[in-house]
Order: sequence, then C-alpha cells, then structure tokens
Amino acid sequence: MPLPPNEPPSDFIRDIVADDVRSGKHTKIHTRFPPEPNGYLHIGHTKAICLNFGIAHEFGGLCNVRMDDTNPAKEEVEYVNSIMADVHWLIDGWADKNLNPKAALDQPSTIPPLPWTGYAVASIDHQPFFASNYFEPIYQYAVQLVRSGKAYVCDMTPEETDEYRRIGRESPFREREVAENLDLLARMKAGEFSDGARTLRAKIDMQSPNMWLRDPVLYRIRHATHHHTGDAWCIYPLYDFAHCLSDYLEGITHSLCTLEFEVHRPLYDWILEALELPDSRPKQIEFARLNLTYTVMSKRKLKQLVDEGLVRGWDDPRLPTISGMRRRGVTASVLRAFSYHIGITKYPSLTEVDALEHAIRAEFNRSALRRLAVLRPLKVVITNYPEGEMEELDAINNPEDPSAGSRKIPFSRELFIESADFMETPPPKYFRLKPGGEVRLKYGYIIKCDEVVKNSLGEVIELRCSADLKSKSGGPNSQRKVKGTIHWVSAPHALEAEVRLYDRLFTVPDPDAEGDFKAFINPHSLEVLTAKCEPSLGDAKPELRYQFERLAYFSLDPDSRPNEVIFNRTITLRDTWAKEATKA
RNA sequence: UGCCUCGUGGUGUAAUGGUAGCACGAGAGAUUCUGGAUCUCUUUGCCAAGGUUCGAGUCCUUGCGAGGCAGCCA
Repeated sequence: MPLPPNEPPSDFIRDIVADDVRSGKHTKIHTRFPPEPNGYLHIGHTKAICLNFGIAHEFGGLCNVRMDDTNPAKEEVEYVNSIMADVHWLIDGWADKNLNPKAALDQPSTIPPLPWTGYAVASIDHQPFFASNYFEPIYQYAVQLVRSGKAYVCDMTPEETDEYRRIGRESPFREREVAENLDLLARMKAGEFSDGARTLRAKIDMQSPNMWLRDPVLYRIRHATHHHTGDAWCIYPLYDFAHCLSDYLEGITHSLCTLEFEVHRPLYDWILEALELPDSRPKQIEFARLNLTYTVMSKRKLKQLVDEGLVRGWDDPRLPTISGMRRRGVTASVLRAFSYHIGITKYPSLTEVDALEHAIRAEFNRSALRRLAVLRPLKVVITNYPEGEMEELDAINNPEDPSAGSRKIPFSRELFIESADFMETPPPKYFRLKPGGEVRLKYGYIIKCDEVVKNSLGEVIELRCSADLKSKSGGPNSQRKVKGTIHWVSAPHALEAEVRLYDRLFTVPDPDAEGDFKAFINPHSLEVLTAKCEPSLGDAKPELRYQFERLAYFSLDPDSRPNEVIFNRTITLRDTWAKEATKA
C-alpha cells in the first residue's frame, strides 16, 4: 500500500477550506472534533479525527476536542477519559501540535494513564473543551433571542409539540409577550418547573418544508446531575442550539459533521444569523460516516454487545472501537493510513474490511519482527540427530528491514511443527511434509518423513524424520531445493504462550441491514490456544509487533505477566493456499 | 408522504468542460529458505433519457435508484 502520504489528501472539504484561505476569508483555520461522551470511540471516529486534525495540520491551524455534553442523562466521565486517551493515542506524533492548548484553561486534568499502554495523558495541555462550559453564555444568547422576539417559552407537552410540528400548526404560546417569556425562561432556569413542563423554542416557520425550522426546541428542563457541571443547571440546551454557538465561541471556521446533520444546517445558520454575532461565523460541512463490512458501528449496538457480555468489554479486540483495535495490536499509524485511503465524500458507502486489513499487513510487513511459533503442535523426532545435543541457528529478524538484525534460535532432536504442515494423504500441490516427503525446516535442515506414529485412535501423534545434515542453511548443501519450507520450535526449549485468535465478529457483511444483528455474531470469533514459541518471545515488548512466520501478526496482550505471555492475533498473513485448498 | 443529499468497475475513490486514472479485491504468471513479501500482466465502470456545447462523468431538465431527517438524543 502506498505509504502514508507525503502529499496531503484531497477532497471536497479540503477544497472548500483551501478556497476560504485563498480568498482571505480566513487567515487561521480552526476545526473541532466534538464527540458526545456517551460511549467509546470507534474507527468511524478515527475518520472524523483524522479529517479535523488533518486539516488543522495541513493548513497550520488548530483543532479542539470538545465534549458535546448537553444531555446529562447519557454522559459519563468514564467516557470523557476514554475519548481523550484514544484521541491522544491516535494523533500523537502526527497532529498533536494542532490540538488546541487553550483548553488547559478549563480545569486541571483528571485523566488517568492508559493501563494497557502505560501512555499517560495527564498533561494540562491536553484538556478537552466542554460544551457544558458554555452553558452560561449559551443561556445569555437564549435570553437575547427572547428579547428580540425570536424565541418563546412553550407550555405544550412533548406529544403536542411533536403533533403540532408534524401538521405545521403554531403553538398557542407562540405570541407570548417578551416580558412573560423572559420571566418564564428565568423561572425555568431557577428550577420552578418540572421536567418537560416547558421548553424554549425558536420562532421560525411552522410551515417550513424543513422540519427543523418548525419552531425547534432550544432548551428543555432536566433536573439531573451533569457529569461536568453537577447540579448547576436544570435546563439544558439541545444540540442544535449548543453546537453552533460552541463552534462560534471557540472561533471554529469549519464545522465538519456527518450527513444526518445536513437538514439541520439551515437551523445552524439561522441561530447564528438571528443573534447577529459580530465575529466571523463557522460553516457547517457534512460528509459521509464510515461503514465497514462484518462489523457494527453504532454506539448503541456496541454498547449492547458490551452490556450483554457478548464481548469482554469496550476494548475487546473484536470490536471496531479504537481501544479494541489498539488492544488487538493495530497501530495508530495504520488507522491514519486507512483513514487517508478511504477518502471523504457525501456518498454513504460501505467500505470492505479488506481495506483495513490491507493497511495493517502493509505496515506490519515492513515493521514486524519475525519469530517462529507453532500454534497446533505436532511432535517431530530427528532420528539421526544426536540426543542431548543443541545448536543455535541464525535467524533473520525482518527480511524487509536489514537493520533489524538477526537472532539465534535453538535446534535439537525433538521439535514441534504445525500439525497442518503434515498430511498423510495430501491433495495435489501440497508441498509441505508427507510420508516419504522432504521439507526444509526454516533456518535449519531439510528433513524427510520416514515414519508416522499414531495412537490407538489412529491419530497422528509423532513423526520420525531424518535430516540431511549437510543441508543446513548456509552449509555446503544448503542450495538443494525442496518445495516447502516450514516453521518449527525446539521442543525442550519451547516457551508456552496463550494465543488469542480473533476473527470477524459477524458472519455477514452488513449486519446492520439484517433484522437482528446479534443473530449473525460469529460463534468462532475467538479461539484460545496454547502455542509453542521460540524462547526469544519471552522478552516480547508491548510496543512491538511480531510476525509468527507463515501464520499471522501478533502483539502482547496487557493481560500478560512476566512468566505468563499472552499474544493477540491482530491479523493473519494472506493465505493463498487456503484458497487453493478450498477449491479442491 | 414532505424536505435535504448522493449516484464513476465487486469495493473505496480521482477527474474542477478536453485521452475515465489510482487503491483494495479477484484472476494469471515470475520469483522466493515465510504458499508471506516483491514484480509483471489481466479483468470489470461514468444510473437512464433528453438538452446546452466543437466537445459532457462534469452544466441544465426529467425520470429511476439509494441514504438521511421528521426526539424536549447527538
């Protein structure tokens, strides 16, 4: 895959931004990433993060992370912390210079380090902004709208409000006097009324073909404790009112959001216009959210999987959450490269997960250290190799990167090979080990299978082989060709490790399109094995990626302990033999 | 139903009125001490019909299809 781009990406949004710079409309570009802290970030958010921080980065501007926290019922501090950890992890070393440091003024950091990476995000420079920090100015703007006759307090029930908007009928409270509206709004704020008893509504146009212009609700009453403002407020602005004003207050120039907010844009513009704000106003631009095959992306569904125990938590490596993918071993640079390659459009597409998998393999092929490990061991005895003898063979750490050097791996009379690398009656074109057949042990000798040992059930439990002792890699006869080369581990030296093999969480490409997405959960999405590994894997580092040769890429799981190594399989190697075997 | 938006190979995208490219996937071959990687090559596309123009994927009209919105969620 194309390496991460030297040249910046190009898309319709960047075109607009570039035009605004060229025309002199803006001298400083300012974007924002505004998650609601009601769940963990997922790979769809990485698209938005890379877009917003990417633009700030390319145009020498800033990007604010802002918690869009106007609904106290759904939001929690845990989510604020996870979001910030994920954002930092994703942009660190790439666009972290564009993270707006002014947010430090908000309050001291309470964000804990990430246990699974040791990565701390406690710097005071790394505070998020909060929409809830603007509750006071937003309220003042509401008062201003009331004063100018552009908003009113409405006493209708939620059901009535819905019905009236649907049929385009005006509220009986629409023509309330300014003074009364002011009084009522103040009393709403003071807590005199119960939840839902009254709302503040914009006075726009009940006949508008755009529903969001039919006197939308600006404030609702909620006697609830807010994760950030506590009990300071009992009225909360809705998204439409809070978002455009938060953008304005932060000096955002380009407010990028997903397609479903398209119909809200006239309201976004109406509010800023109605307030006759003095400074330049932000522009909302919509783009299509990311959809990926074989997974689900909605926070609601992810939360359901977590809450119902169908996965092990928000950071389960099978989930498309940022924390899940990180735990699985996917790196931030892979996610950024992927975001770059999927592009930005207004077409609601469904991206094949192959594109993500390709991005992972492309990076890991370049960077991962090669190691030998056997997932499903079959014992092999080299009958002509002396008992008790051991030698160390040279093994290359990464053929794609000579600077990665080499290491020694022990060889002895008793080995393990992958059980799939032996077949008693193989199909055509199978060039691994078979009775009477030869194969090379990677970095070692060419061996020949002389005898197959079975148990009482007729299962193969051991192979007795003879080695061509002159055929050792680098030795006199090392040029001799055999069709197959397989990986192996010396039995007495093998390190046992738990390996967690992950597969797609769903069995269908578009679980969202089916009725009940949970009916399509892949029952084999997790398989746990005990692998036999070369000894050097005892020193595996959490920040490194490993290719178990001929198998897959792995990384250390945070559950690992000094003498208890656990590996997560991030992604298998491409396997064209599997395809071939399926054909037969 | 109303309103908004979007339709380029199987998938994701490029083109800014001037030769429809790229990537992923798929297929074939070469090479290989990883059936990986690498290198060749191949395949498949402008939703449809009109119009404007010397020239239309691009502009206009109509039709068709898809997605979004119609919470006191964001």
